[in-house]
Amino acid sequence: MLVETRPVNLQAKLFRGFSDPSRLSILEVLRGGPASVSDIVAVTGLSQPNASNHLRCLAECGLVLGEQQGRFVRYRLSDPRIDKLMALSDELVAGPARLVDSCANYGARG
Amino acid sequence: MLVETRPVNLQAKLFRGFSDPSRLSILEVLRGGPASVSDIVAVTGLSQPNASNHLRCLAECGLVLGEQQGRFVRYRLSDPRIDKLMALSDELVAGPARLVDSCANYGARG
DNA sequence: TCGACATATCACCACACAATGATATGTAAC
DNA sequence: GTTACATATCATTGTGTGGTGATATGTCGA
Repeated sequence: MLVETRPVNLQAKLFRGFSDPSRLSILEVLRGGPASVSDIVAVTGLSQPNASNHLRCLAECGLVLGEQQGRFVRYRLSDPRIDKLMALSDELVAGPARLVDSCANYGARG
Repeated sequence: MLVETRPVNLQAKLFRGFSDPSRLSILEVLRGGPASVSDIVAVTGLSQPNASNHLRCLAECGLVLGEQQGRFVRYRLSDPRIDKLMALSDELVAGPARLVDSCANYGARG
């Protein structure tokens, strides 16, 4: 853990954007097209503040973009490669060579 | 956060494998070819128990495979798509449309 | 300006998990 | 068996961060 600007740290932050089920649910919604916070809340079942927090996180990480439209904010994926990356991970998780069967926590002390 | 077996949870776990700088460093080493724990320790500067813990995590997540060879254990990436996924994230982080500039923590208050 | 709605921020709690140092297991040479 | 080396596990600590409920900001219509 040396400095903050090592590429490996930036990449870790990028992946952290994807490493939470709530954020993944949001990203899945946005893969289907732009959506407002209330849309996302309705589909995912997340609480409004929770969704808003995760959206801020995703926006700060550069994964999503938000644009005010009237009283709504329309969020969308910032880059088509995000969809590509998620599709690739879909393959890894669900594909023929299935990974992540039992993935215990790092600190599993059992 | 409903059940454990929702695909979104599996995917979150997969990405969690990538979301730590230490694990990313290890994976970067393994992208260059198989390596033993001591190799990884030498290159990354991680402590031996720490490297071993992360390797266990990566192995349990299915991202790496370890094979005993004499007194050493030779670790390698379990699937070429892992390299592909990392290359894609390299692009996202370092490419022309650079992401993750400032990505603060989810819980940043302030 | 006021009320209604959409979104963002705040303060707090609880837990996950990364790092460390010590120690245990395992493997090979003597 | 015993020593030396390679790796794995243990126990502990500290911090990051996800969730919630309350509240603030912002936007529009009347």
